[in-house]
Amino acid sequence: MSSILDRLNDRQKEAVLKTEGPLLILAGAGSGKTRVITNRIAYMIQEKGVYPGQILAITFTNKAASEMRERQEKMLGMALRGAWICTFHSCCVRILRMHADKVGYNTNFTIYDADDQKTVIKNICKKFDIDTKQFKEKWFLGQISSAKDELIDVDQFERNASGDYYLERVAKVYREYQKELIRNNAMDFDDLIVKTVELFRKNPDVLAMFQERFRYISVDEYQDTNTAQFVFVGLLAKKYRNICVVGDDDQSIYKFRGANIENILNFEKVFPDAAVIRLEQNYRSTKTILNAANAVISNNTNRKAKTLWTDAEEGEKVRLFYVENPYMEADRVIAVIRKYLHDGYPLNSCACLYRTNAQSRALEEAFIRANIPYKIVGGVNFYQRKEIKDILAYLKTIDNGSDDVAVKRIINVPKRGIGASSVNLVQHFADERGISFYSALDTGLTEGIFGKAGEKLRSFRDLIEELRRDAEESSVKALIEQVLDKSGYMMELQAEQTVEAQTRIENIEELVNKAAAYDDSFQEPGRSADGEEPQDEFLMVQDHATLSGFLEEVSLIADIDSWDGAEDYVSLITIHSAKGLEFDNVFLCGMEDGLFPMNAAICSDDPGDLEEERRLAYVGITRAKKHLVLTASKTRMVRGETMVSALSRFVREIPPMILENDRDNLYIKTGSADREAPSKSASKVKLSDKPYLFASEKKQFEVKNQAGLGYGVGDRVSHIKFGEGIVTAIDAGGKDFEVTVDFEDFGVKKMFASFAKLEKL
DNA sequence: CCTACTACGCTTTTT
DNA sequence: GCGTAGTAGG
Repeated sequence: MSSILDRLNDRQKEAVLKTEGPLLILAGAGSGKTRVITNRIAYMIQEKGVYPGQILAITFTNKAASEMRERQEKMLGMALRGAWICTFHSCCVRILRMHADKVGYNTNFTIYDADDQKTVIKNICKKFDIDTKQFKEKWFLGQISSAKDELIDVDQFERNASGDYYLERVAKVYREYQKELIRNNAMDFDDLIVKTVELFRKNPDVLAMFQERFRYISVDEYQDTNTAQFVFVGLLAKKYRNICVVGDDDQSIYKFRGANIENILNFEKVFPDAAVIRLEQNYRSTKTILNAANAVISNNTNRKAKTLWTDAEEGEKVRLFYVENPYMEADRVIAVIRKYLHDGYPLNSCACLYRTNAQSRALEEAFIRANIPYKIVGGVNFYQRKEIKDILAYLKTIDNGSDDVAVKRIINVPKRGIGASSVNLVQHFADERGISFYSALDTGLTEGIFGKAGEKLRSFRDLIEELRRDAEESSVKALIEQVLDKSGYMMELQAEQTVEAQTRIENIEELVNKAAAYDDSFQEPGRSADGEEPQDEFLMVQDHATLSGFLEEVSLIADIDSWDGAEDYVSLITIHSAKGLEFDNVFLCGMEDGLFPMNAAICSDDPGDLEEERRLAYVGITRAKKHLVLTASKTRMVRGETMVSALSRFVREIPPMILENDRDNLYIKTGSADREAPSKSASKVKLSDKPYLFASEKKQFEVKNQAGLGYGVGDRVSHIKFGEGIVTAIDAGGKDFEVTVDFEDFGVKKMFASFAKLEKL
């Protein structure tokens, strides 16, 4: 017991010891909340005899969940069998996989992403003759999603809408959308929560079963929960009331997608006997950084009073660079990073945070030029890539023929002569019979009503049926390989012989690796159900690799899940995605009024919008442990036009005493003149084809042996930025080869082989 | 039915 | 300034 409480402060101890009854922990940034949750659970298991199967711990990202499980198991020195440590979404999926039949779904339902949703809405608009230029699909989806966040179902929405022309129209689309999803046996992200709540409300026996099971519940990042999630947790905790929520109202940055800060206040309403514990000692940042954060956030009026303090050293001043253009801004970042590297900091101690993904371009360019390993976290999601979505659509079709969106996506991919008219023919038949697209295809073929188009449709049907037979006995990995082979997808890509096609093939290979990892994960102990206590049997959904299991895992993955702090590169990441992470050296880029805070927030009628931006600034600042550097550019290209902007008000809210304007600081000189925007003659930097990388892609910066380089001294090579040149030397460095190249246009450069990605010509 | 061109719309943030 | 979606022409 002592080991659990030893390294905690009094407040933290109090939180750990309070295992029974409702508990609200207001945990400031860097106050060790993860540590408290982990220790609290360990304490329950070791000292209170709580059985792991009675524990439900909900986190915000998959990454946070697996990290928590890892820490927990390390601390306890054993596998946490039976405990659910997961996100809201994955938790609800697990529940629905057992009981979806009670809310009108088949338990092998698929999960729709934003693209799938848009496709459905688009079809509905077509059906209702709605002009999508006037009413955008996104607008409908936004309305529907907000309604679901608040647990407003179609009927209630309709009642509320009565009299309002626009809302009535949304109601009509909402109704049709839900109908279409049920027809496709699909749920969107919001439905996962909504349908679980519906399940609990309609089936007290099912709810009672889960209440019995999860006697100890904790929720991390509580300030980011929406109403539906709050109700979901509330229902589960109603019986035993052992619920612990941990949050920080100052770090609430997801109001735009329904997060409800009121949940923090409401917690004390729903659980009037709730104990409230404040964690205000910060263990992460220097005094200076904390002062800056406190100064900024104190401008918000709507917050729970709280003052973070620290015993840490004063630290260096916050640096500010306010320069002419984004290229200079990136150069400053690079220069300071070089200094930190020189001082002995590793690459992964540095992170560039920004408000919008678009800002990553100029930074990426500078990192390539500087030959400093970096990784963009987020951006275009791997699973949103065309080729990946195509393959997944095949898998979905094989797994669940009622997913029309998936079937239609691949019915003519690769081209097999089934065009719009054939698809319409089948769809018409499907509507007539009131059956799914694929069954219509199947039935229609048997009845021979498709005429000339029948032949091609038949070969598609036969392909899917053959793959379904394959799916019966092969692993997910093998099945994907069958799909690639039998559909001709891979052959078509290989025939293309372009760089783009090669990148796609690599992405697909990565998906195959992902599938193999999934298959293997059931071979290891800890994930399998063997040895599971009897009471768990009915709760264990997955005890072996299945196609549905894989699809589910893949559909719930977020960008941040691929971030691996142990790998050595500089992280480029949005502030939103960086929440929960910490770095010695943090660069906050694009600190300009109009960009951060965004114009929309500055101009908004709701002052709450600006406050949310300020909380975002607070989150950004508090990611820093040792050094905080702010950069801003006087000009910036926005939608092809050059905008001129003032320094962000958030920067001006930091006391000048702790701010050091480094614009003219000499140590920063890079030796090269400040750059203007690149001229037209300058070769355009070709940005990486795959800025998004899997954590598993360790090969990125690893070169096993010199032969693996593919070139040698004297060879002619090409570099992404510097163009063509001759290799003059290759030296073995610590963990990589240092290659010296004499470029035609840029002269002699030395670079790390694994990062430079030189190609032999 | 497929390919190539044009226009538009997009930039908040993500489970 | 870029990527996608829709249209027109072959």
